[in-house]
Amino acid sequence: MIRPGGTVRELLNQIPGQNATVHGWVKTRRDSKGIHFLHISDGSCFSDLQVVVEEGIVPEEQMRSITTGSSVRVDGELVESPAAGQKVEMKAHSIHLYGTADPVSYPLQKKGHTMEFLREIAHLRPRSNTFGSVFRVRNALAHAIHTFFQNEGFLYVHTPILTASDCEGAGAMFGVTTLDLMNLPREKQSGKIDYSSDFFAKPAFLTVSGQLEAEIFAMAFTNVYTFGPTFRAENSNTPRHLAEFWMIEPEIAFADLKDDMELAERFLKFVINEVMNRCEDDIAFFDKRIDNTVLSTLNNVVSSDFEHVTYTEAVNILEKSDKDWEFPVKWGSDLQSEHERYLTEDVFKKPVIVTDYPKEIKAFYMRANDDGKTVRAMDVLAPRIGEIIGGSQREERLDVLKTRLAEQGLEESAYWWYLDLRRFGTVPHAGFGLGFERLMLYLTGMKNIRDVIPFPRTPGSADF
RNA sequence: UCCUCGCUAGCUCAACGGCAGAGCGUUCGGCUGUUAACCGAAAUGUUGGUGGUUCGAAUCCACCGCGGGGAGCCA
Repeated sequence: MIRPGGTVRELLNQIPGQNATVHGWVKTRRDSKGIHFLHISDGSCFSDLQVVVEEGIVPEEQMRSITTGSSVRVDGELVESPAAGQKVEMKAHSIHLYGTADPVSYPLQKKGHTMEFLREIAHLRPRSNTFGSVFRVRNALAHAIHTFFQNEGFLYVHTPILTASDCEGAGAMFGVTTLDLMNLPREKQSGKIDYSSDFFAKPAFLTVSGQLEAEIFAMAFTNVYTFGPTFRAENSNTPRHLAEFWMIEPEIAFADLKDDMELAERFLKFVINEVMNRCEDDIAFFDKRIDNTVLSTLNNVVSSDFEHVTYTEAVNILEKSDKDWEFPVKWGSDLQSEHERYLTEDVFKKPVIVTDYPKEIKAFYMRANDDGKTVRAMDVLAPRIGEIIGGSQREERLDVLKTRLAEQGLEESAYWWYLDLRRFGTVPHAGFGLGFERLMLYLTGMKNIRDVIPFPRTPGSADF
């Protein structure tokens, strides 16, 4: 394996004049009279290491088979580069060719490719500049998220991925079964599927949210967070939806919506700042080649205070605007994409937190306000991608929660343990959910969520 | 799921009822301590699939498949 010190990132920071070895894949190759230039990438950083191969070092026949995509080990000397473009380069003493990459059939040649094409070769796209940067940022962002919560004393809780409770209520779920689909057992009288012989002896699903279980842990460990895969079986075909995605869900006890909003803002600023510091080259690349508003947007988020408006205020703003809405603005209906984007992109030009939505359009567990009409919900809206965070203060009062369940036609018995939390030592608490890939879109300027996750799963598509 | 646009060389696109084209990539040659190099030449096609209209279909029509954008659902 390549041990610390041997990566391209570290070699590029070495003082010239010493021998070194580099392992990696050839990204480009250029030939001059009596000299070859190889750019070697091992994924450790945005920059490649330029290897200079003088004539006679390697047999010309072997040199010809060292093409874009081939894998090599180069032993040589790190030297100061006489040309512009890099400070340090490697003068090759010998090259070992691990594997060739036939230039006629290797699809990832040195040219511009569309994201759609690269998505079709998801097994090779990590070697491209763009996806190298995407997945380094993804790694740094995941780490920053843990760093933030660990620094703040939050407990990382692993909520279940398989769940037999269909009460999560956040959308269509994938069923999980070991029953023979060609020969399903049926109940004699009703003809319904008999789940008693299924693995869990009842219908089971992939989780759509860890929130309810996170609340259990918040009622013991005070501040907790989840960070794991989430599944939605919705037939959503948009650049913002995946069937499998990663979600971050903090849950904080002894806290209200104000604390929740403050946490969300501090969280976003911290992780953006971390990634900007750690992946400076990658972010610079996104700003230059993918979306030239990335840097200014991120700087704007880190340095500005988020705007706060209530749902009612937002509706007033929208009603007063002279925009022609495709969907009418009306108190009581949910804000449409066009409304959210107008608020965050045109009116405030920075992230906006909208709070206190009508209770009819929000989930049963959100805390009821005294006005009897609204609940303590919050959505964080960000320019370009819309809703990035959805959260709320949770209803901690047993009687009110029971009423809300009934209003929404939900069965109390299915929520017995959730209600128990309100029976035994209930406290005000709050939390939010954040789509990891949505945040990735924000950080990278990438346009399609399928291009910020290694292997996207969407309706009709689960390749690789 | 709905609306809309698209599917032609490895990739990105042109040709819009009458001989299948270009750029990039690739290959070969030239030039050059090169940097998304440059100059010259060459190879590469069942025009997404199945039917239909027509003397003749990449082009028009129908259905299917796949992809982009917008909407809904949502994170």
